[in-house]
Amino acid sequence: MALIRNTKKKGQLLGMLEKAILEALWQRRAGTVRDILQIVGRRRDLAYTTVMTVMTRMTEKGYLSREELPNGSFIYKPAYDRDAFYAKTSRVLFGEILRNFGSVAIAQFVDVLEEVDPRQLEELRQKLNRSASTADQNDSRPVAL
Amino acid sequence: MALIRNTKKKGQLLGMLEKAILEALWQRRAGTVRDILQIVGRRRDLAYTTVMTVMTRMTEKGYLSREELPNGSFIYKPAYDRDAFYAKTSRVLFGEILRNFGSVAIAQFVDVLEEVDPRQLEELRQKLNRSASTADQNDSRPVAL
DNA sequence: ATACTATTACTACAGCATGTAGTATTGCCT
DNA sequence: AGGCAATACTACATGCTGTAGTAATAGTAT
Repeated sequence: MALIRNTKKKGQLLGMLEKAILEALWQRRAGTVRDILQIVGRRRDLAYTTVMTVMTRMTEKGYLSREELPNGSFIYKPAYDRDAFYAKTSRVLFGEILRNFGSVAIAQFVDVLEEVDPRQLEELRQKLNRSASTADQNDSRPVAL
Repeated sequence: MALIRNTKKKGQLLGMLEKAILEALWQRRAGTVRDILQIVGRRRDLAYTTVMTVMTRMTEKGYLSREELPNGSFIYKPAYDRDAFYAKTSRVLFGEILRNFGSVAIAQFVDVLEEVDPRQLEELRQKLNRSASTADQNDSRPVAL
């Protein structure tokens, strides 16, 4: 089954290698190309320049930042910490889904969550009830379509 | 900000033209290439063969089905109705998000929903409470698709 | 200082998806 | 039979990611 693509903005999707690099950087907080190659290339045969190319691109795309060392090489860092990235990405995706698929999507969310991690259901329930107590003036909702 | 791509399976994303074609077919329930061209090509200058090519590809990819008419041309239909498609797509996406981003994602969901369509919060709350009260009965109706 | 080594910058290409469309073929309808 | 319409096939541009070679450069060890 297919997802609807967000064709407007380019470079919206992270590939697997890019993702692996990000994860490695989050794990180490920072690292040189060689550091990352050591992690990412552990079970794969990757050329140094491959990792370097991708890291350079990711820097251009804004996922990484880098700092030049006295010796002319670079230390890379993730531009966002893991949670910020996850949160932002989730928001974007949820927004897409909800805007595109509306209530049909909402109906699925609970099911999927139940499948993936049932314990989180309770947490979600609590979060919802918390937000209910502060925003219950919405109770006068107009007739739904 | 970027999304994590699901590189495993190919052909996972629908382009804008593909999406427009699907929407047109849902709107009409069925149609020939020409029918769809008339809708999709209304504000764009599209060649007949462009639409045909894409519709053929979508058939191969399983998004559309088609039936040969006595005169040798084809009638296309969406392989899934809109709700089923939306539901399935939502499930896949939610699954991806939850598996990749875990609780960070869940924390965002309510916020986004509140932004996008606050009225749906109540619906979600109810669904959650329903699933709480019936959790032990394991009422797992198969989902369409 | 010089040769070695590590690092970067630049370039390139394959693979894949999507958008786009031309050409050739086929087959009905008049 | 001739023409119109639809399909099949082929092709190409663009964009993204993965992959890596080569050239340039600068630090390091002797």
